[in-house]
Amino acid sequence: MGRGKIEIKKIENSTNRQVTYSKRRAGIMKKAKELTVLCDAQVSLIMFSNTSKLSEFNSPSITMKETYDRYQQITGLPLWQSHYEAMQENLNKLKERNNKLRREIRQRSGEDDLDNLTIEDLHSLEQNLDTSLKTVRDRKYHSISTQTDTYKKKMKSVLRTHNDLLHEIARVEDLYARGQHDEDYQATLELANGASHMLTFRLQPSQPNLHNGGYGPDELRLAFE
Amino acid sequence: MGRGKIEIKKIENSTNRQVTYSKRRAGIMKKAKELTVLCDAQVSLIMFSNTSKLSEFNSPSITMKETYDRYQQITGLPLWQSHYEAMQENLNKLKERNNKLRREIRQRSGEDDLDNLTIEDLHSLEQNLDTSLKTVRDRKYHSISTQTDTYKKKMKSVLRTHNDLLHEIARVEDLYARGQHDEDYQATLELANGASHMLTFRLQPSQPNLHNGGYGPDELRLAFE
DNA sequence: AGCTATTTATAAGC
DNA sequence: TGCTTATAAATAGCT
Repeated sequence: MGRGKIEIKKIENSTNRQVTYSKRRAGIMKKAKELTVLCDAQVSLIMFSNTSKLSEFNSPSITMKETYDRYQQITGLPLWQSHYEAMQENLNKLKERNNKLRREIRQRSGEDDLDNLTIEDLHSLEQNLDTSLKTVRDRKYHSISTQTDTYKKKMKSVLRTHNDLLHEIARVEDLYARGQHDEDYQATLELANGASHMLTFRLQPSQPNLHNGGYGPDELRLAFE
Repeated sequence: MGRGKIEIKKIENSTNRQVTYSKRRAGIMKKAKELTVLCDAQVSLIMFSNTSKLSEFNSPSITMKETYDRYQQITGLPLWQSHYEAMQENLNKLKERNNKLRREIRQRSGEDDLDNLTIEDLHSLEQNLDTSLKTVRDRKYHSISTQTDTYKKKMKSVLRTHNDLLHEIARVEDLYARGQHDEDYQATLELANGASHMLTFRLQPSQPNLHNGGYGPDELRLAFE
């Protein structure tokens, strides 16, 4: 149909080929539309030009995916289904693994029914739990001990500072008693008196031991049970 | 193009519509082929008739899926991608959950690093493990006790049967000693003698206690540790 | 499914 | 690309 008949084989002239593609593409699109309307059919037409340009026609009210799904349903062919199924399989494996893990935890917690375990299984589980318990207990004691040490050191430091302060105050009071009324000493004394009262009040329960410079470990133990 | 011009709207006459579909389907297929050859293009054409009959054309050396993938690549549209992504997300969630479960097991087993647990956590874990250990231990004892009982009962039954047999043999031997030579008794005697030897040999280690009808529990205890 | 009058599509040219 | 036109192709209506 045209000024001359053409042979159906690749058009070698690139420009000519491009022109023919445009014209025939429009033609086939029109045909697709007409088929859709006239015969109440569903048509999906995808074209990639020589230069990878995409053109498509889809019958109204149907998406690409629906067409492909329908295609798969009718032909039974996989298309993308293989991907999908592989993932599904993966998912199921993970779920199963997950359930096993949960079950193991329940068993280790004694929450799960233990009836289906043999005596050997129970024995092994028991020893396993026993070992774990020891590990955790050791770890706990170690942690408590570490923390207690930290508190001891802090306490020691505070007490040392306090002792130093008391000595300083005693020294200043001594100077005052000897009648030295230098202004600087006076100021220091007032400050020291204030601090002395405050510290005395705050640390009263520990005072009996304050001057012997030592303290028993019992007084500093931090208990957790 | 035809004897008369037609309006592009659904053909109401069903037969007519079917005929037109066939003719035009052939036409559009031909056009698709021509486009493929003339312009070196890739064409994918899917048609579902009014009656859901599938027809398709694909340019040579390209599959449905390739067209589909290429379509997605160019348009960037999701199509089945949404499914895919939802599954992927699900998969990742499961993996994460899985890892948490494994970690919990490791912690319960003392295999995992316990340094990042607070003393409170350790304490709670310890009590939890202690309870679990008690549960499992109880269960083990219960299981052992049940199984031991079963063996005891079986043993009792075997011993009772054995005793009965010995008595029967003794009775038959007694009859024989009194000189009663009835043929039936003779046969029974031979059988009994054979059995007697066999049983005596088999159960020899237990014989000393066989006639006192009792047995200490020590002899039947089945130990597992 | 064939036929054919007629409509449509389009090759070539601008 | 777009328009024009001569001509090839497609096909509607009929059998």
